[in-house]
Amino acid sequence: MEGLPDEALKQIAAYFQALSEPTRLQILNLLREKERNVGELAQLCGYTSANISRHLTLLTQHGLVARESRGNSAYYRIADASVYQLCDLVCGNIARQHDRAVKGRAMFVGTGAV
Amino acid sequence: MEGLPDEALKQIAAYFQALSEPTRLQILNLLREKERNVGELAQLCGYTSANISRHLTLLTQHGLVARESRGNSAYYRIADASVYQLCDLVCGNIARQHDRAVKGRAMFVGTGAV
DNA sequence: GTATTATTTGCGCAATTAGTTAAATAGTCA
DNA sequence: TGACTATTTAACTAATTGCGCAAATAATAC
Repeated sequence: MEGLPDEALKQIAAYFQALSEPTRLQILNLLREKERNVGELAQLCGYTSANISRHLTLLTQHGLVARESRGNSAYYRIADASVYQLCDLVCGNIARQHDRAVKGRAMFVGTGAV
Repeated sequence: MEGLPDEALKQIAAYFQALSEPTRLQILNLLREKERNVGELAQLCGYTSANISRHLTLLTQHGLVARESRGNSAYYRIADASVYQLCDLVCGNIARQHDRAVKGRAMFVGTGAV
């Protein structure tokens, strides 16, 4: 990621943006177990099928999930398992961030400053 | 990332969102080389200092960069180098995605379908 | 103190986005 | 064919966001 041109930055940003929405992460999380159709995902997420369908379209466009039409349903499955690696990394970063925050506040405990 | 609660998904999404903006990625890219102050970053990015300052605040809140006040300037540096790992992973995924797209289209080359 | 420079913040605007409902499309079955 | 179900798309709303301008804040120098 040294001297990346504008266009590359845009694409990377767009990829991150696909992952920047709790509902989409929930979908990816549910698909971790097994493939599911739109209706199932909608019910599990607690949103309308229309909404979930659009999220799935976006995830498909970024190559994160794959669509397979079977009967009159559309089944989606994970297409790029490395998403979970990304999430693991992020979880680690968030955890470290929390640790730092806690340790930072610990310095003031009992001083009346907090 | 198995049975993540809603709150965790929100935090992960927020972290990805911090990385979902080309200008912020450009900032991180520039800070890869060395620390810089707000004015420098603003000039290099081609935006106002106000705008860059806000991006830096957000990046700081997520623990991605660290701020150090020196003189009457504010110097920022990378606080969590694992961002670059994330970006490398994403770059790989995008590249694979492109490969697939190219190979997919290749099937139709010369058929008049494309 | 004032002047100067750097950064941050308040405000408004334009563009984007997640969500809804309703209509359009696609597939199955009688 | 028509009825039924599942998915996608259109249209709309409310909320968010990136940006610039201008004012406020902070730090240095005189």
